[in-house]
Order: sequence, then structure tokens, then C-alpha cells
Amino acid sequence: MEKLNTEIRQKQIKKAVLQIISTKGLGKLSTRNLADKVGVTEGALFRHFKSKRDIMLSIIDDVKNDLLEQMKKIADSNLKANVKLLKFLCAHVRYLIKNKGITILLFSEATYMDDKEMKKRLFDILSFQKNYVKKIIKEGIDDGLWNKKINADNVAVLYMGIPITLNIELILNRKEFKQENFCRKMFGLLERVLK
Amino acid sequence: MEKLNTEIRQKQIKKAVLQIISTKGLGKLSTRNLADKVGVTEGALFRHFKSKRDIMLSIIDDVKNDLLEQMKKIADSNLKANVKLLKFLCAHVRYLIKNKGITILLFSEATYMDDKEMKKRLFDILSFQKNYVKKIIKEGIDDGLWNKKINADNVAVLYMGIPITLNIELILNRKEFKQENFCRKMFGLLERVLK
DNA sequence: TATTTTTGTAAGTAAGTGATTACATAACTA
DNA sequence: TAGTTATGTAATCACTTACTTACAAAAATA
Repeated sequence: MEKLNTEIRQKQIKKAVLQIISTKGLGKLSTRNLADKVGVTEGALFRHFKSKRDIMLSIIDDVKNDLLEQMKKIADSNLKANVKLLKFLCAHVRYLIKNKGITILLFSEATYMDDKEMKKRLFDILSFQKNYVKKIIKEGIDDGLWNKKINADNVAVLYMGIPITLNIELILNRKEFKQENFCRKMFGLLERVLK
Repeated sequence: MEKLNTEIRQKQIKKAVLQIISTKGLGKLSTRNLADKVGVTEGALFRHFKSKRDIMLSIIDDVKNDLLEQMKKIADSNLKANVKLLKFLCAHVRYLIKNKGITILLFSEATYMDDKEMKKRLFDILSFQKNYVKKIIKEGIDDGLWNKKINADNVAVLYMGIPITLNIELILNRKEFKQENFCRKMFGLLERVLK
């Protein structure tokens, strides 16, 4: 029996979690199945995480770090606001497709468990995203690119609907989703709102 | 022990399901808790539904009948397309708030169980909604109310983001959601897209 | 009113849950 | 190389799950 350090095992465990929930569903994510997937016994799992809930919280933190870091870079870049918003949306969409709607699966878990802390962390992620969008829109308005009368907050709400709807579609109807130019099309509509 | 007919019991059971999942979360929706809530034993539950899954499927059908019927009436009415779309969106939003995000909770259940049939029925509900919106938008275009060049399908996708985002917010952050004029604000943005 | 049908209960079932225990051994350190 | 620590296992914990069974009694029907 090979022995690996906690850091490596934690990564393996979290990877296995994502594999299970995206292939067999959250309902099959038992510590039993998870241990089998990793190739260890259940006891080993609890050597590296203090609880199953802790594993899930750690995954939420990973999403926060990965996705929000990408977004921050784009939002803080020196591009023009319209280019920035398009790039932002496309990066957002790409992440969701690549990760098979992971955020919404985490949402389902939080809802299922009625876990306040998990819900709070997920809400935080959404809030961060929305604020980045708001910032970009305000920049565009200040630069005279977009209409001064539009309310950045409301448009940010409208924006958020795009990735969230995509998420839902990816889960409910994984196969039929046609992604060609999805982000460009949606960006086109957002621009009509902003102009 | 009072004995009620299946029809009445089924309604009681489904009502109890909604109470449990909107107060204690899906994870607490066991047949044990459900029977307690209804005030019968577990055995009685299985007299009126053949399985727990059957109860959930029946609730999905109720949502389909209730919500989609309201929507059909509005979509088929003789109002002008802009009035119609506003009314449609506000009715949609009102239903979700009143039912505390029931649709997304059903989504979580379907995801959790990885239940194909449940997913399909939920996707159907979304598709119906989207098609009603598409129909209204096309009417508005034909009447010269809105721009001929806009793609009704894409706008319908954008529309769907509004109730879905609302749903998510209702679950993640029930208290802080401020609903005053929410549907009017969002309608204002949709009109900018359409004009 | 006598009989059948429907609706209820109490007590189970087998299977699964997250987590813990006592113990073993690989890997690191002095 | 000897001793310590980190990482593993196998077995089991107490508890929950959806669902079933054998039986009782209320309600509907004749």
C-alpha cells in the first residue's frame, strides 16, 4: 500500500469528487464510493479531511480561486470596456463548459444539505462576479462608450442570468447544448442594452 | 384514525413536501419526516404514492400545470406584445417568489438523484416558458413594435436568465432579496434589447 | 345490516450513511 | 540503522434510508 502525503491525497480526493458528481450524480457521492474511486479505504479519506463537508467546502474554495482569479485579471486589465466585457463573458462561459456546471452542482449540494456556510460561500462567488461586471460597465460609461443613463447594477443582474442559465442547461440537457458563438451572441444583446 | 381518500391525501402529502424542503431543506425530506408532517405513518404514504420519486414527479407536474397555464393565458391574450411581455415576466417572478424557488429545488433534487426523467420534465417546463417568450417577441416584431433584426431565440435565452437568477438568489440569500419593481426594471432592459 | 374495499398502523426489512476504532507499515528523521 | 511520525487498512459503530409486511378498522357498497 502506497503512502502519499496529505497535499497530494487531498487533490486526488477532490478530483474524484468531481468525477463522481459529474458522472453518477451527487446522490452517489458517499464516502464509500469516493474511497473506491481514489483507490483507498474510507479511513484514509478522514486522515486527509476531517469530514465530507470539509471536502466540499475545499472544492468551493478552489472554484473561488480558479475562476475569480481569471476574472480579476480580465477586469483589471487595460483593455477597452467593451472588449473587456466580451472577454470576461467568454472566459466565464468557457470555465462553466469545461467544468460541466460544477458551480451549480455545488449549489445543489448546499441546497440539499441546507448548509448555511456553503450557501454563503457560493453567494460570495456570485457577488464577486457581479461586482466585476458592474465595474466594467461603469468604466464603459465613464469612457463615453455606453449610455450614462443605464443602471450598471441592473445590467449586472441581467448578465448573471447568462452563465447561470448556461449552467442549468448543461445539467438538464448536457448533450444538446450548442456552444458556437454563444458568448458572442449574448454579448451582442448586452451591448444593445448598454448603448 | 381518520381515513381520507387518496386524492385528498396526495394533496396533503405534496403540500407537506413543499413545506419541508422550503424550511428544512431537501436533505431532510425523508419518508419518515414526511409521514410525521402529514400526521400518518410511513406505510400510509406508500398507499397513496408508489414511491418517493413518484411524489416528486407529481409535484413537477403540478408546477407544469399551474405555472404554464398562467403563462399560456397571458401569451394567448390580445394585449400588445410589450404589455404582454411585461405581464408575463411579472407573473413569472411573482410565482417564483410565492413558491420560494420551488422549481430550482426540484432541479436540485433531480440533480442529486441524477434522475433522467425528472431532468427531462424540468427541461420541458423551461422549454415551454422559452417558447412562449419567443412567440411574444415575434409578435412584437411583426407588429413593428420591435427591431426586425433581433433574434427572438437569443432574447428568449436572455429572458430565461432573469427568473433563473432570481431563483438562485432566493435560495442562497432568501432575506436580502429586494423585489420592488424587479420585474419592471428587468423588463426595461429587455426593451432596450428589442428596440 | 352484512360484506367488501379502502385506508390506516406497528413493526419490521436490507441496504446505505458518515465517521471511528485498533492496529500495521511505509517514509522520514536523528 | 533505530525510532518516530504520517499514512494506510479492516472491521465496526450507531443511525438513517426507502420501502414492505401482517393485520386492523373505517368507509363504501350490496
